[in-house]
Amino acid sequence: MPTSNGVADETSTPARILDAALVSFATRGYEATSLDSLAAGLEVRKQTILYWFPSKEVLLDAVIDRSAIELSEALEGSLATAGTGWVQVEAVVRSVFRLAARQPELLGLVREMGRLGPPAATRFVAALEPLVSRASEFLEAEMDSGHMRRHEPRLLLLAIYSTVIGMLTEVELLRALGEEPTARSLVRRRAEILDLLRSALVTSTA
Amino acid sequence: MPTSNGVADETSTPARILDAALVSFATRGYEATSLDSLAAGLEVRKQTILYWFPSKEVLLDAVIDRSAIELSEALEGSLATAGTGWVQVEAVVRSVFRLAARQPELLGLVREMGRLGPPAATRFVAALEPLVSRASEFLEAEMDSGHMRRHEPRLLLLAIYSTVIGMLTEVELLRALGEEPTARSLVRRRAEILDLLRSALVTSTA
DNA sequence: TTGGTCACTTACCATATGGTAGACAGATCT
DNA sequence: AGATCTGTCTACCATATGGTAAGTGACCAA
Repeated sequence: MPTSNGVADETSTPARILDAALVSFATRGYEATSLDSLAAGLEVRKQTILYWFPSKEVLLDAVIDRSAIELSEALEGSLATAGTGWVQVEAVVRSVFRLAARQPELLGLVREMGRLGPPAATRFVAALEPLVSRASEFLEAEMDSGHMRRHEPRLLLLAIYSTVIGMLTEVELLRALGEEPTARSLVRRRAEILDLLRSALVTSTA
Repeated sequence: MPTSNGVADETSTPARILDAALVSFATRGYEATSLDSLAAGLEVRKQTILYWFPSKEVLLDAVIDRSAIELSEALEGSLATAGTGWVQVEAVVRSVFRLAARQPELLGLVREMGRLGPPAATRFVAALEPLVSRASEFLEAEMDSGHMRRHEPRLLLLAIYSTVIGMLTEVELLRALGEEPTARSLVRRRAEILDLLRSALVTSTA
């Protein structure tokens, strides 16, 4: 009943397990998440988890797959509203921030993926591959048409990705910088990053 | 005898333990690192580790402290060679990349810190606080003098940090983008990021 | 020689973890 | 009604983990 998340409103047990696992994996990390504590949070016995997901690794894979789909849908959606170069980039960044506001765990998981070795990370990246390709091609096209400064598209993508994820998930550092992770701060960070990206990417001042 | 690292050439046991712990914490993560496996790699019994560092957490703290010092020294050094705005930024970025080439684990640890909760992360950030302050003030001064576009200094710092760390540590994503993490690639990434930063920061094209 | 400290070891231990085996209640099917 | 299937639970278990207690040999001062 208490979904606590808001995304998968399903009361179904496997969905609830996935929700809880996503949150815990994203915040405490995969290894640091025990099936027992997960089960306790769900007011369910550990065996119930193992009934739906035969092993912890399978559970991780399931979380990855579901998250990759959600992420893809959200971003593909904002990529679909085709626009001129910068508008498009801005739309994507905004939708990522929207996602971060609604489901911070999702972004946290993305971050965690980079740390988890080849089995998990590979699966995740593979699932997002079409998205990456599309974004990469988009950037290249924009450069060709002169809307954006020329860069190595894939490296540029990595840079943008790193900046956005960092600005969204480096909570500790934020705190140390005197920036409490509030909703207001999120807006400021968004403004800042958009400003930076525009300066870095766009050729002529729009 | 086999220091395997190159930095702390000391053959002293505690130093070797710190070296191994740093590498393992940075690559496999703190929780995923067991004292046993650590000891095995050092051809030493686990108790030897616990003799020098009474608990795993103390070991982590020690690794953090030593790494923070190394990091500070490296960056303070490149900050010391005072120069005009952009030259200064470039020098720092270059020294981070140099550090990444010589001691990738150090950067890996930085990344890991963001994930580890308040006890560890706070300690780390606190140790680097003077560096952060200095960098922040530098940026502000540069903006005041008109050498750089105006931004929120602390957020700008976070953005730069995120980008650099990301470009240096997102190995999986790099691979997925067809960029093998070689030395050659490192140079390309450095060029790319410097290019990006210059576009984003500098007011007049140097 | 002896007593003590240092660096490290062997011997254990309590606990937590992922996972197996099988029971049990309720729903569904025949 | 009886058989079967579904979802969850209780009962265990092997292993790994961080950590304690106590020993051992080398060295060193008195």
